[in-house]
Parts: sequence; C-alpha cells; structure tokens
Amino acid sequence: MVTTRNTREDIVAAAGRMFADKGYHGTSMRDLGGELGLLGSSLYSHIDSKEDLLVEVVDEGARLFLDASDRAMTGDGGAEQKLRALIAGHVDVVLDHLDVVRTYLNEARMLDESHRARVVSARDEYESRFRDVISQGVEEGVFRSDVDAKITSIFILSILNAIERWYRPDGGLDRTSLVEAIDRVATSGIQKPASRVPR
Amino acid sequence: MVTTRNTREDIVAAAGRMFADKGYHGTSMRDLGGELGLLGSSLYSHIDSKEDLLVEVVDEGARLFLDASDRAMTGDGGAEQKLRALIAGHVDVVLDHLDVVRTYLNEARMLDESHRARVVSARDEYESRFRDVISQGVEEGVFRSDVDAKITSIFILSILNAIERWYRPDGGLDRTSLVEAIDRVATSGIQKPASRVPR
DNA sequence: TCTTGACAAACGAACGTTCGTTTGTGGTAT
DNA sequence: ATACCACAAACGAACGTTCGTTTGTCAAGA
Repeated sequence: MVTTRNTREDIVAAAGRMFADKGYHGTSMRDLGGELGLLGSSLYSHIDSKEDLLVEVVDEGARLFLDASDRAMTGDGGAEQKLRALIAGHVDVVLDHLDVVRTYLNEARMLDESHRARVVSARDEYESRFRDVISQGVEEGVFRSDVDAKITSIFILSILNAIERWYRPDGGLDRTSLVEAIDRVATSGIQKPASRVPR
Repeated sequence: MVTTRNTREDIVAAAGRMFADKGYHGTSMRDLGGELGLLGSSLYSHIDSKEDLLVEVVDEGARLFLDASDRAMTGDGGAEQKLRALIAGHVDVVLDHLDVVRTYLNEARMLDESHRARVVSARDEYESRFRDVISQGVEEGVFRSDVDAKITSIFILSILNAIERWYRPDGGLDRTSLVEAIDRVATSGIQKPASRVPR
C-alpha cells in the first residue's frame, strides 16, 4: 500500500480546514474522516473527542498571534514602528495560517465555558499589546492626544481580523501592500490635510 | 390561559436570536421551540423548513443595510457627509437589529448555493455605495488622491461589521460617540500631523 | 512479538420533519 | 346569550437519518 499513514497533526490540520469552511457544528466526524480518506470512527484511534480537535485548533490560533506579537514588541523602534510590526505580524499569521485563524476567530465561541474563558483571556492579552503601543505613541507625542487607545486598538484589530473574510492570495494585492494600506489608513486616515504652505 | 400565541414573526425573531448566539447548525428545532415555549414540531405549523428561517433572517439583514444606505445617500452633502451618513446608518442597523445582523454576517455562508449568491450580490451592492462615495471624495479633493477606494471601503466596513463582536450597549459608549470615533479614525487616522514650527 | 492505525459494525442520542389529533378562539347562526 | 363550527396553533408520537462515539478485529511495521 502506497498511501502514507495519517498522523494526529494531519487530523488537526484537516479539522482546522473543515471547521473554517463549514463551521464546527457543520462538520461531522464522517466528513472529517472522508477528507483524510478514513472512516469517521477511525479518527478515534488518534483523538478522544471532536471537541478536543476544536480546542487544539483554537489554542494554536491563540498561540500564533501571541507569539507574533512577542516578536513584534522586541524591536527597539518607537510606537509607530511597533504598531506597524504588530500589524505586519498579524497579517502574516492570518495569511500563513488561514484555516487556523478562521476557526480561531469564528468557532471559538462554540467551545464550552472553561475552554472559551481561556481563549478570551488570551485574546484580551493580545489586544492589550496593541492598546499599550497606541498609548505609548500618545505619550511619545507621535499619535494625537485625543486618540482613545482602547477603541482604536479595537478598530485596527477589526480591520486585521476581517482579512480572512475577503483576502484572496491570488487577488493581485500582495501582503506588503496590504500591510502598507492598513498602516496608512490607521495612521493617516483618508482625509487630505488642510493645505498649509502651498508652494 | 394567559399565554399569547406565537406568530410567524415571533418565530423568525427567535430564530435570529438563536442563530446569532449558537449558530445555525448549533441550533436545533427543539431548542428554538423551547425558546418560545413550544415543541420543535409545533414550529412547522408556521414554517416549512429550518432553512427557510435562515433565509428569512439573512434577507432581512441584507434589506436593512441596503435601506439604510439608500437613506444615507439621499443627503445633498459632499462625500465627507455622505460617508459619515453611511457609517451612522450602518451603526444604527447593527445596534438596533443586533441578532439579525449577527446572523446575516456570520451564518449566511451556511445557506445553499443559490440563496448565498443572492446575499453575496446584495453585499456587493452595499459595499459599492461606500466605494463610490470614497471615489467621489477623492475626485472632489477632500480625500487624498492616493486613497484606494476599494480597499478603504473594505477597511471601513471591517470596522463596522466587527461592532457586533465587541459592542455592549451598557458599556459606557453611546452610539453617537461610536460613530464619531469611527469617522475620525477613518478620516484622520491617529497620527499627529507633523508640526511645522517646533519650539 | 508488540504496537499502531484503520476498519466495520454497532450504539444510543439527537437531528429535521411528518402526521393524526387535540385545543383554544372568534365569527356566525340561532 | 348560546350553540355551533371552522380554523389555526400546538401537541406528542413516530419516522428515517445522521450524529459522536465505542468496540472488537485485523493487517502491517517496528
């Protein structure tokens, strides 16, 4: 037989893919087995329950974002560079782990109370890094003093988390341009500055 | 007996509520009946199928947004005012019809192909109104000429559509301030304009 | 030989839905 | 006013199917 055996990680990866596409409750164990060329029951040689799969995928999503933000915060630049690094790191996670991210963002709420609580606190921790960098920028004087760090961090994360809903890798917009576009709208908005010294 | 009877609209409303909370596939007809003090089977005195309920809720969501944008576009202001009206109208729809909106945004993809296609085209139409207003603003010269209307409209809608994920009516942020905050970050960003006469 | 991964059958529970029946209510004829 | 009827709403049992999961078996690698 030439078929390679499936590992536990194959199953988790396929679960991430299917949960992202059809949702947790919209994916049956038989669906998932079929994706791997197995019967649904055969999955139980590798895992204990369907919910374990969701926990595993969602935890991975949380970890990816936190790790990326760790890396972004280690730079020695000011708030502007740090914010841009956070944005770039987030975009990288979304584009490099699209299925995990989609499951993390959309299906985590299907977890039972205790697991969901862990995810929520990880998400809060992640969001606080954006908030802190924005606060820092306000203190440094590079961001306007009337900027509300909390709500602004929510807005930036809203843009970042929506990427999975519309971005297509073959859509003619590479990730550098995407980061650039997000960074520009976040920092400068769209309004033309009042002209001050024309010529 | 004092209990009032349930109408079809009660059922659709409850369906919107439950689909928003637990997802379409996460809500059983017995769950839904229980929400109304009925057996699951009793729902079929009013409806033909579970999917019909989803279609009805999602269609309502699409209609709410399109109607709001119709109203916003009738003003005679410039692009800046129109964009702000679009934002304010969107926020009103989200906050006044939270369950319908959550189902519209998160569960429409569970519809079968033909129904989903209708929703996608309604969403495209709605998005194009944001895009057109932004293009108009660029032509008018009130928005910077390097603004990409397509991607910018996506970003603004990302912020607007994420509201359902975090906003709490009792959270100390009223809707006027919310609209104001979105409008400001969209038009002005967060960066402090370069000062020209330092010191 | 021992472990692993997959099979295939089977489990009980839950699913969406159907069906025949009961119940309550409002209008009409008495 | 009372009796009647038509109808809509809800019941409750049951349908066939699918769900997540358990179990016992067996072939193949280590």
